[in-house]
Amino acid sequence: MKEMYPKNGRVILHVDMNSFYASVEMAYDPELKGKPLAIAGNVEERRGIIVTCSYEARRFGVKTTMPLWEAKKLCPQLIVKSPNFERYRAASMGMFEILRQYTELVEPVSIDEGYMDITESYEIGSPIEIAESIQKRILGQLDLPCSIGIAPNKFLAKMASDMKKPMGITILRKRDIPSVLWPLNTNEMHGVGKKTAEKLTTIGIYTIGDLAMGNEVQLKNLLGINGLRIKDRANGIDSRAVDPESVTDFKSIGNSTTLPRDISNQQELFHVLDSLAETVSVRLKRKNVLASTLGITIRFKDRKTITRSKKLSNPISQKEEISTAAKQLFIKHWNGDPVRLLGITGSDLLDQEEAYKQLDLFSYEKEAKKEPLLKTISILQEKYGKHIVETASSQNPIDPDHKIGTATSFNKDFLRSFPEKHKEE
DNA sequence: TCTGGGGTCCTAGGACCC
DNA sequence: TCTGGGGTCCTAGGACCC
Repeated sequence: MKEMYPKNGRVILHVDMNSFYASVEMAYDPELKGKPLAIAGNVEERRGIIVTCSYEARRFGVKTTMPLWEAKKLCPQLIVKSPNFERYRAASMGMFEILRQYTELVEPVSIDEGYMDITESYEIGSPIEIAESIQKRILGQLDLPCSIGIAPNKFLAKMASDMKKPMGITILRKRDIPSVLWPLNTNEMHGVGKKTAEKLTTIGIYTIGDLAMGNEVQLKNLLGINGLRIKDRANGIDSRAVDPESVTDFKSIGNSTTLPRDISNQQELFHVLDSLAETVSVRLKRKNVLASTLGITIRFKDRKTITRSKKLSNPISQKEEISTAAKQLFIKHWNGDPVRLLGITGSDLLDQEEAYKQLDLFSYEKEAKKEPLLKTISILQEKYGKHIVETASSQNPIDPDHKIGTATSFNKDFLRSFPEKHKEE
């Protein structure tokens, strides 16, 4: 008998892979199964930390973000591996492919977790049958364990998937909230970290139940709109939709690195910026986007971290452009102190195709009418410099038939992206 | 022996404009 | 005499998550 699924409510799943990187390594090399395994960044360096570890390692007290040396002290036989992101990406794609066989409404939130809206999938089976089927397929086909939460919204599904690990399936209904959620401390809530939990204690809120009944004026004063949002969540209220599109619009792309030692030599630091710029450029190009804002991160010896950014007049993605902009920011803001970490981030990303269309042709036309030609050329150079292959003046026209060409000659791809009517002008 | 690297979202102040 | 209020953009920092 098929159950009909609530006419008035949604059914959301949160699928969360268990100790993902470690599990992928074990699937890849079954010899590792049953052994304490940790994936750590910077394995060769002293600054390595644990990124993920197997349940066997956790039994020794090894935890995520723990410095590597400390983990080894707790568990001398710990097997340590460097992360292999290609491997994890491949496993991740396999997992999401499986999820999409149940519904198109799959929203990846990170490499190892995602939400599904199965409200309309009742013909496939009940929510619990669907969850069991997903879990079995991911284990059977990819040899990877996961936990799944089933609930009427994202927040509850997320909290639920966290309750049984590994290989758990947990249903969290609205009516279970007072007995299951409310006794927990606020910092166990997704979205409430150490700082927020500390602030909450100043107004006498310790548990999720306290928060659910918290005074809204106090919460608003203490935490801004986030105060009201977490109160809603504590009451099981969360109307966010599962949005499969959200993966495609990234807001920023960056690369940072902790240096093997603290460095104060500018040449060396510039060299690091060059290689960061290279990575950022490659990633921007791979996603076909241009950055309109470029930022750098500098972390000093004492871990004090500053960010400095600059909105650019021309969106960029070339390594040289990124490197130049980053070095300018660095020179302008670096006080000479030894540097521990450097990062470059491109943000305000524009789709490469869109970017051209969004260039403000209108303003160019207005300027062109009231400004002398030479001025126009300099405006064009400033605005569209990277797309211009040749420039000329009225004394030295390249292409007298083209009004735009009188001033400049654009590269062909750029011209093609103009709307039809502008081409003819 | 001291704490990675990838992100998102929110806040707040100043500049600037109307 | 002495200066409003709203909106947007830009920048910096902080909290949080995986």
